[in-house]
Amino acid sequence: MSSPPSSPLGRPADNLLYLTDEQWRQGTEAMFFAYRGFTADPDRILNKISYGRAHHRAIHFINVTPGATVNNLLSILGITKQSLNRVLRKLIEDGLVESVVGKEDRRERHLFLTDQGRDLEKQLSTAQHERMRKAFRQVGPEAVAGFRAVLEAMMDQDMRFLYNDLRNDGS
Amino acid sequence: MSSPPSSPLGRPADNLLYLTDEQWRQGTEAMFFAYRGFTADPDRILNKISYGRAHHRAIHFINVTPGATVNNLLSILGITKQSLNRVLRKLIEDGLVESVVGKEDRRERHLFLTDQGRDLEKQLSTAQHERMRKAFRQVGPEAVAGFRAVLEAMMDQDMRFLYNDLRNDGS
DNA sequence: CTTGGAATGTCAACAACACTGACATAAAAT
DNA sequence: ATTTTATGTCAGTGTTGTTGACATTCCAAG
Repeated sequence: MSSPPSSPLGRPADNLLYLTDEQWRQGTEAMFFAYRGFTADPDRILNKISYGRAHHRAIHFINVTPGATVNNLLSILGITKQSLNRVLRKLIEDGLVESVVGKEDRRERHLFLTDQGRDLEKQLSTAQHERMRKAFRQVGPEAVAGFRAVLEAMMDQDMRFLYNDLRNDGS
Repeated sequence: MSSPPSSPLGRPADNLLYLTDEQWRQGTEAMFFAYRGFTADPDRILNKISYGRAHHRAIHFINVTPGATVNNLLSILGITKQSLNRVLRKLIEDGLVESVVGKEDRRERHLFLTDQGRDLEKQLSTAQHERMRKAFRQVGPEAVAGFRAVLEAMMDQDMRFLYNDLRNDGS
């Protein structure tokens, strides 16, 4: 093992100055394999009902920011309106999402989950959270804090702002 | 839900028993936004040369396990041989990857990066690692350890085995 | 030696999900 | 009155995944 100077006296912080190629690779591959696991459970459910990850993402963010406009959602998802529209149209057709014309600005459409939509959201998030719950319990809260800190630091700045907005005012 | 008992005396480990919906959501969204950031930099390079993420992944794993067979690569990537073959054919055509008939078992093809392939790999990994390097330095080594622990715990078991194999014997 | 099966490659068709470009409509803003 | 914004839609394209079918090569077991 080519572990960097982890002498009894070496302060841990020093190690970051000596990160090896091997350690970058570990991080990279951990992200790759973990993301696969992360999406695997909801994907199985989605597959059965002929939906994809794009539907899941739309449902998720409509759920956490009810009343968001199409433009809001576009910023969050980082895709084109044509891509989103395809997904959104189907969700509305299928009665999972409701599109409400804005009161103040009637060009806007405010998006909400229907009861049926909330049902599916619950199913999907339960499946996804179960894996995370196990992982979190297994590693303990300090590790979880580190996990979140690293992920947050890896986001693009715009996304970090969005992420924090979602956290604070929830809309 | 009022915040869980985070009294001065509350041991952190307790909090895992009281994780709120809000906290699952944070983890989920952190993964989503961070993964986007994680792939953004290499994606920009790949775009210029008309390659995609699939090419990147193939190049990455051929680089870290030189001489791996097609079947080895399939297990790691978790896709069908038809999908991999399309990507692999192009990489071989373009002179980034070399396919060598097995000495012992001549049905097998052992895959290697050419010098040109290694050049591109270096470019891509440098771009990707730069973001990770900044994030790691920003949050400190304890957080990084937590990050890796959570990701590892979130993998499917098969992937965790593969991941550890890549770490130990490198093949 | 023959036969079965494994490792690989290839062809065709298809689906999900992203993209660009172009155009239409309604309504707010100037 | 004109421009801009928010949204929707049509058409075409590209990457990456999928199935299914079939060919080749070659190891290994009967």
